[in-house]
Amino acid sequence: MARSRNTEQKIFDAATELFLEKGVDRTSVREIAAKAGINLALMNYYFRSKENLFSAIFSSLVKKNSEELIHILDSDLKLEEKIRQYVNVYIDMLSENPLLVSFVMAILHRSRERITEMKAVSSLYATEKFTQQVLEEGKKGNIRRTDPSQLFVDMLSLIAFPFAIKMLIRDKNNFTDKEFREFIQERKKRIPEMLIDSLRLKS
Amino acid sequence: MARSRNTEQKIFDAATELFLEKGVDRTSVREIAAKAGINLALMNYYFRSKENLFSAIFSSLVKKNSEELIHILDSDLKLEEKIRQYVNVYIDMLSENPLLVSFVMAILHRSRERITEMKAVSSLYATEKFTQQVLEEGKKGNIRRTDPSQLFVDMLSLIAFPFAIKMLIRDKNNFTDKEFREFIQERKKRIPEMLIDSLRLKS
DNA sequence: AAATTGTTTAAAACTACGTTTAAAACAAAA
DNA sequence: TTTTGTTTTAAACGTAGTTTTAAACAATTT
Repeated sequence: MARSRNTEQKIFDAATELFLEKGVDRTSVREIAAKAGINLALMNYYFRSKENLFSAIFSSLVKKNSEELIHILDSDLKLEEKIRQYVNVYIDMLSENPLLVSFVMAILHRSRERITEMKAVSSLYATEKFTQQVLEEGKKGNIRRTDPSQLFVDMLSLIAFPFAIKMLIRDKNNFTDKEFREFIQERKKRIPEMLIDSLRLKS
Repeated sequence: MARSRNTEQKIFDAATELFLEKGVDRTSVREIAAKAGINLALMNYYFRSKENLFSAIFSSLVKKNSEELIHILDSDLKLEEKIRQYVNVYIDMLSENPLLVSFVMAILHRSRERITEMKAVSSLYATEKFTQQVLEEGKKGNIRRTDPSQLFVDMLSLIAFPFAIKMLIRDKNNFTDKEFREFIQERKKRIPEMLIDSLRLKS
């Protein structure tokens, strides 16, 4: 008899929501079981431990949310357009799941020393193709010579960080949720402009 | 008889180190007591609870590290020079305590809903003087008209985020600790250039 | 010197959590 | 009907955060 995908999924979904909302360490397995409407022992039947369940969820979240981004970085678009698309898609994705950034960053801190082991994390960073493209356009003189790492870190920072300090921004500007979303939407124009400006050749 | 400041400080220091290193929720009070070389009950004698101790540490850290920054924002420097100084001082500060960003962001997530209550957090954001200055320079036509909030978020993001993803950057570029520090130092030039560029009037 | 006051220790208790186990009940498939 | 996979109930284990109690200790005050 096939094991009920339904139950495993219910645990997975309940845990995902709680982990994002409260953080892994502030979520108890009893809480997950309650939210999933299942028995505590079933947690151990499907996932051997909380840490196991967390790993599965983390990998799944990162994979689900990075595939499209990697695809853009690896595409044949010219650099300017690539940056525009990347920023747009990334911001849309984070807008739909605003807790993702905090979650991932908490994990980066939690697992600081064993990051190399976490394969999923790898896909959060620039691809080889992107790096090469920036170097080549620099050599050709199409853009200013730029360290691809610096450029990519700039881009990531400008996209992701505001979500991590969402509450600070909301609070200080007295933003409603809607106003915060508009603030973020504004950045879809602003960020590519800044980045592309920084790449332009100066007279 | 005055209570021994020494013991209270030992608890405070041990807890600070552990909280930054492992995160609040992964640090036990028994661990803190052990590291401080004191009895478990003394934790309760000086700070009523772990959460209390954490609050004290958080406030102290934020206050200690934000005073100089606020002073710069509130100074009478012209905007360009103000940005340069802010970026420089901030990066130097975070370089000396690279775990600060992760720590503060973990707290921002942990205390998402009760952020308004945390007075310390307030000082992490732009001041009224800075906001006014950006608006006025825009009106005068000295710089492009700019949303001060967006500008400040850009600045914060470019400064702080790289520290939060330090391990990712190190790993992906095969940086040693020294090389990462150089990577960050490079940003002291790069970030003000970008920001000031984005403020320049276009022909 | 004795009493007072503030500090520290040792020991234990309470509740909650992550984990694991045991035994039984249940349901679909062979 | 037996087998196999799923689910429940119940309990146990060690550890954690917290709190309490009682005693010991040290400096100050009387």
